[in-house]
Amino acid sequence: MVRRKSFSGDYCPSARSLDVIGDWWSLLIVRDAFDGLTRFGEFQKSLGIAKNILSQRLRTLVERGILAPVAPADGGAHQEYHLTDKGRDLFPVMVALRQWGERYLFAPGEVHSALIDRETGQPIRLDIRTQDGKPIGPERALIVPPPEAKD
Amino acid sequence: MVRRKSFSGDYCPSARSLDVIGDWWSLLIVRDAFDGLTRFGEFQKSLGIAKNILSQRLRTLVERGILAPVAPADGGAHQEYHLTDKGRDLFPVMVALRQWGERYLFAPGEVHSALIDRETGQPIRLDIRTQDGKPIGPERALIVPPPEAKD
DNA sequence: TGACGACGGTTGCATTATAAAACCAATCTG
DNA sequence: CAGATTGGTTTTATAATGCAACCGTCGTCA
Repeated sequence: MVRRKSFSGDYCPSARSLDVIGDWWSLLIVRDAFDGLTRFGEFQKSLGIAKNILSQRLRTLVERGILAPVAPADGGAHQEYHLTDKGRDLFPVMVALRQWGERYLFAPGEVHSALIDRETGQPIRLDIRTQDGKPIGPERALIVPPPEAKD
Repeated sequence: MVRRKSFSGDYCPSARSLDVIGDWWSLLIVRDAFDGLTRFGEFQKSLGIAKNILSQRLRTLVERGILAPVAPADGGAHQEYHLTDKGRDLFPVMVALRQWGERYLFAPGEVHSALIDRETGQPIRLDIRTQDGKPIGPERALIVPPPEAKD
């Protein structure tokens, strides 16, 4: 592949985000972390990912501040990987992906896991609003480049 | 790579979504499509993507119903690629990625493009709520597997 | 009308990322 | 203390990516 292209210098925040978490596995690992998994073996079993790839991904996720290596509470010798605040803030991305997938990638009546509020049991949704709380659709959105640069 | 792993049979909607749009370029192309780009050459220039890869990505995005090939309004001979409804519904994913990137991937004071409501000029945000509209954080979210299956 | 360039790709080739499997040291378990 | 489990690292293969060269079809302009 002669070096994968990087967008770390791009002025579009979406592009930079994809640069950081846009590869095949990272978001799946993050999803499992949201689901409470913390250990190497747990991720490996859940995802069926090759161990070398998992090892490398965990390393870069730690480097990038999305996961943090912590010692287990029970004093064990193994390593645990926990979401940082930065990682936890990926939650809306996960929800958005999930919502889209639920809508378009499942046959009618096909079962899938669901996301609910653990206190009220209600389904969780996410929507787009202007700063003052008015919901809007994509057609009203406009990307404006920064003053002195191309997006 | 001996065949990239697929999650099309997974019961987690996020996993299926990533299976469909989780590769390096697809979401970038979709982002550009949101930005109004429609032609092969426009995508190519904007992304700096290799032409063979772009060609292949456009094809799979069309196959998957995210883009649709349409004849240009001016009667020209070239092909245009427009977002379908399915593609347009990826908007929340884009906004989520953007919001995260703005927060974590830019130095303080560094300029970036912004997303605004084209009618009021207000910045656009997205947030997570229960079905009855109460905003909540990730800590209250719970993934529940479908009745008869493992997630 | 005919040469020329732009557009929209496709084809080969070099290189890298990924997957599978084997291997290994350190723990944990019985 | 023996054996299994955990958490990885090599090694080796194959597929995905990027680059550059090539090609047919239009539009254009002399």
